[in-house]
Amino acid sequence: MAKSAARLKDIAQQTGFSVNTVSLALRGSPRIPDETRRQIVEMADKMNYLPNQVAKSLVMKETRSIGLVLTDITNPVLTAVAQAVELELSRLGYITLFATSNNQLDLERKVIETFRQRRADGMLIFPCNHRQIDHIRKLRARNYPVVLLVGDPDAGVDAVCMDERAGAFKATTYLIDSGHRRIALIHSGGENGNFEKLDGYKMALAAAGIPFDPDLLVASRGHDVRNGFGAMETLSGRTTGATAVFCSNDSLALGALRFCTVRGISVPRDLAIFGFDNIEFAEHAATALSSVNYDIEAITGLAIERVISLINAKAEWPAPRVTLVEPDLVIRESTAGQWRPASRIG
Amino acid sequence: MAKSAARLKDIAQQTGFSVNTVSLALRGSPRIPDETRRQIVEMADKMNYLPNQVAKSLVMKETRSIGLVLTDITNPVLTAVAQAVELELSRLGYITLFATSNNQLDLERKVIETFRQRRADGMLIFPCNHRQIDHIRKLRARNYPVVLLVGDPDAGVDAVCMDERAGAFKATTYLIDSGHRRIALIHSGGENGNFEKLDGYKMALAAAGIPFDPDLLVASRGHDVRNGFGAMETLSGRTTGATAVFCSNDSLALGALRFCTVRGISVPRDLAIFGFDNIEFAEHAATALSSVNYDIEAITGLAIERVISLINAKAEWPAPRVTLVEPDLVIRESTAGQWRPASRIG
DNA sequence: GTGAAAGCGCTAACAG
DNA sequence: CTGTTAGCGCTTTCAC
Repeated sequence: MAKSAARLKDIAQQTGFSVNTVSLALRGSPRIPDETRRQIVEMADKMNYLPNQVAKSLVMKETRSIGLVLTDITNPVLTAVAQAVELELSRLGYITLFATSNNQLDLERKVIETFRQRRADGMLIFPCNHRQIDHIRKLRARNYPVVLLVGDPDAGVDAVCMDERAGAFKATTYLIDSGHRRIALIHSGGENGNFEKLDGYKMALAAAGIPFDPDLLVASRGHDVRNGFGAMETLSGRTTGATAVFCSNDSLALGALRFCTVRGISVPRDLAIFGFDNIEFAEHAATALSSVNYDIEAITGLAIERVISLINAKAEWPAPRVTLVEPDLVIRESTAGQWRPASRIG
Repeated sequence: MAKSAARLKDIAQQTGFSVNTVSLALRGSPRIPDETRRQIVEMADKMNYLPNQVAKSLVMKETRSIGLVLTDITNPVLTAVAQAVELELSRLGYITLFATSNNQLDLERKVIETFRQRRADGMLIFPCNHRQIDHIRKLRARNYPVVLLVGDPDAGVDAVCMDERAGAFKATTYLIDSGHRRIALIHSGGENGNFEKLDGYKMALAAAGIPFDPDLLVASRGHDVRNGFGAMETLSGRTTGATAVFCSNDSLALGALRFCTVRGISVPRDLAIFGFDNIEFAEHAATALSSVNYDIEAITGLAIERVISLINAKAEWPAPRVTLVEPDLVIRESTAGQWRPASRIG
């Protein structure tokens, strides 16, 4: 720890005032006359005084810190979320505590506990499993301010998130409207109980009277570029007649795109590709990727607003509220044009 | 803040022991007999006791938290660093405090101050300007454990970082050895005084007896894909006869690659492209990108080791030590083969 | 074996 | 206007 930690007491001794007066002066209390304050501030500067937030937190019973629990910060969306959250919270005078659960429920539990020990004033959480959130529900029950960044409307916990079901529905419907009938879905997250995108996909098919074909569904274990490539290999081995593929995130879509490049499949002529999240590289891919836009600013902004309002709520603890932000589609080259039958894949 | 924050005192009252005994029992002191401990632990569980780290930090004079100051977390390398640091620190029982300076010196100063107020036990810092680190040097002078993640050997502050100069030298030399004589450099960071890569590039040219041509240097303001595209536009307007382009990071290289795709310039046939950092998308780009590998695990591992050894150093405060990790090249399609004169660009 | 008392650095209530 | 006192929840002597 640092060497010369000047304390209020030291300033008090040097200036001859009491600790209390020094404290008030430094915090700009109107009760302290200007001349007194001047002396004190001057001495504080000279002694390089920095208030001890730890001591302050102990007495104030607030740390002005908020925990952010991510599943995996290398996911570009989560990275951007982390950035946006940190930026906005620091603007509001909060520090951000980060942790990643690495998609493991027990780790998620552990980091939440760590944050509680450190008395984070509240938490923003991407639960690794959308269905298993009892431990989070319990936090809420103890009046701990917590806001989920994914979640379904009847989770019983506050949440602000993208309406993934609606996004998947929109994207699939767009492909259908473009003339596609055989639309594959490369889906990751199923093993974690995250079925929103799959649901949206099925709903869109149903709405268009297209039967759901399990052969068109590839469940990917991971969600990075490599997995997308692998999923396309799987798919192309199945003779499905797919003319379009909808990927549950952009990294998968980029992997699918790369597969097409390698195999000489022309996108979008032979195969249309639709991504999800609209990460930066989606726009700048070899073939610019159509994607479902994740409005990070909007979502993080609302989530922060909510968690802070919970922190400031005294007695009147409000009922849980789930805010779904409906995403827009971003259409680019990878799905350009109307579909003309000439499938190359499967 | 949470409702029912059970304290040692509460457990003491319920069990009839003193606060002290409870504290010792919960921390597994051998001075407490098993039966006593059993009772206390049981009650603690029942009351859902969670130790208050804030109070503990105040008396222990250590917070078991380490600050990580990044310039910009959306930079994929920094994201990966953040991930690696958080993972390793949590393994060691530390929490990671994040902040981004957004490449602004005054913001950097501010976040460092914030971390000090919060009594972070130490800090890892990517300074936004490699040359202006007086404020950091001052920290060190006050025996504050701080390790830079970039920096030159004579900064007077501990540092663990990639040897960017050596990396740039290697990459440029590789291009020269492949037959290139007109090698452009798309360089970002110059305005922040970060000249290591430029230096390495020049050294390699000099070593091969190739004169440095300022026309081949494009200074990019930003470092994302868009800037790489723009830099290529600039370059192609200059009639330089470049046959290869070395980019100071992979996003720029990806932008350059996209420019080539759009303009029908074949990579590597018409133009070789070399990136820097070896981010995930470099490998999976339309044309897989050659790059200078940033060994994140190694660098963050050593940096953490160093900062923790500084934290644990009592009286014998060691002299600053700078560790340069020499990077390897990763050669992929974008620089494949020997150069055959047929420039298309400029 | 266990408890009482002091103190970490700060804020807040209350005197004067 | 300023100082005194108490206390935040914990650890650490030091008695008993």
